[in-house]
Amino acid sequence: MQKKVKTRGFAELIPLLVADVYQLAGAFRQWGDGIAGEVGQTQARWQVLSAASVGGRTVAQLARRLGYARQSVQRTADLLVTDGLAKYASNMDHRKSPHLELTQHGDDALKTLTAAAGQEHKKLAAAASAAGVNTTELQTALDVIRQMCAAMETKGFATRP
Amino acid sequence: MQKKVKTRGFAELIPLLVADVYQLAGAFRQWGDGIAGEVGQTQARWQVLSAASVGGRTVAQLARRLGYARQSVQRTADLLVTDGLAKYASNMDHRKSPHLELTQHGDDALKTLTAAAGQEHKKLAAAASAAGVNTTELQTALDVIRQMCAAMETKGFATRP
DNA sequence: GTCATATTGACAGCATGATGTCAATATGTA
DNA sequence: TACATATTGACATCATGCTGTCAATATGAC
Repeated sequence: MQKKVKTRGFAELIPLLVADVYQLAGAFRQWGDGIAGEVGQTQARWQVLSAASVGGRTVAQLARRLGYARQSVQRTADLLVTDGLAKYASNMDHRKSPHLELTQHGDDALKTLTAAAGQEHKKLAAAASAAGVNTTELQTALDVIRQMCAAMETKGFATRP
Repeated sequence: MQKKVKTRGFAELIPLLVADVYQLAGAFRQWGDGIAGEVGQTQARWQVLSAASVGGRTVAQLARRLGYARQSVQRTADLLVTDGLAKYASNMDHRKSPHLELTQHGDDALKTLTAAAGQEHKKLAAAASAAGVNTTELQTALDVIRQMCAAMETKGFATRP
C-alpha cells in the first residue's frame, strides 16, 4: 500500500507543477522581453541572432535547432536581414538555401544582449537568494525539471533547446 | 570568501534554470493543447471556461484573475459564446458589463476536459516516476519555482495564476 | 446633484507562434 | 541517367497574446 499512497501524492503534485512552471515561464518571458527591448530587439530575434552567430546555418537548420517551425524562423530571419542585423550568404551545398550570417551590426547587438542578460542574471540570483533559495535546492529543482522534460519526451512532447 | 563563491555558482545556474523552465513549459503547452484538442478546444478557451465556471464574473474580472489582457479574454469569451459554450447574462451591477456564464454545453465540455486532464496527470506522474523523480524532490522543485516566482515579482515581473 | 476619474466593451492593428500549399532544388535509388 | 522523394523558401492564413483609442457607464469626491 505504501507505493500506492506515494504514487497518489505524487500525481497530485503534477497539476501544481504545471501551473507553477507556466507562471515562472511567463515571468521569465516578460523579463527576457524587457532585456531584449532595451536594445530594441525581441526575444524571438535574440534567439535567432544567437543561433545564427555560429554561422554557416540555413534558416531550416536554425529552426530545427531552436525547435520552432521553419516558417516562423524564416520570418524573423527576414526581419533581421531587413534591419541590417544579418545577411544571407550563398550556400554552396544548396543553391536555394543560403546561410544566415550576422552583420557587424548584428554581432554588436548580440554582444550587448549577452552582456545585459549577464547583469540581469546576477540581479535575479540575488533576488532569489534573498527569497530563500539556496544552491542545493536550485540544483535539485533543475534536475527535477530536466527529468520531467525527459518524461514528457517519452510521451512524444518535443521540448525546445 | 565562502559567500562569494556560493553566490557565483548560484548565479551561473540561473540561465540554465531559465532555459529548462522554457523547455518544460513548452512541453506542457503542447501537452495541454493535445488534451484540449481532443475535445475540440484550445488551452485559451479551456482557461476561460474554467475561470468562468464559477459564474458571476465579468470578462474584465476573468482577465484580471487569469493574468491576461482584458481584450484577449474578451475575444476568447466572444468565441465561446459564438460556439454556444457560454452566454452573457445581464449584470445588475453594471449595465454594460454582463457576467459570462457557461451553458450546459460549456459545462459538459469543461467536465470532459477536467476528466481528460486527470487521466493525463496520472500518466505523466507515472512517466516522471519512471524517469526517477520522487515526491520529496518534486516538492523541493515546486518550492524553488514558487520562490523564484516571488523573486521575479519583487523585480516587477507579474506572474500568472 | 455634479463633475472628474476609472472601468468596461468594441474595434483596429501589431507580434509571433502555428499550419497548409506550391514550385524549386537536392538527394538517393533503380 | 532518370525518377521518386525529401527539403527548402515563398506565400497565404489562422490562433492568441499584446497595445491603443473611443464612447458608454460606474464610482467617488465635493
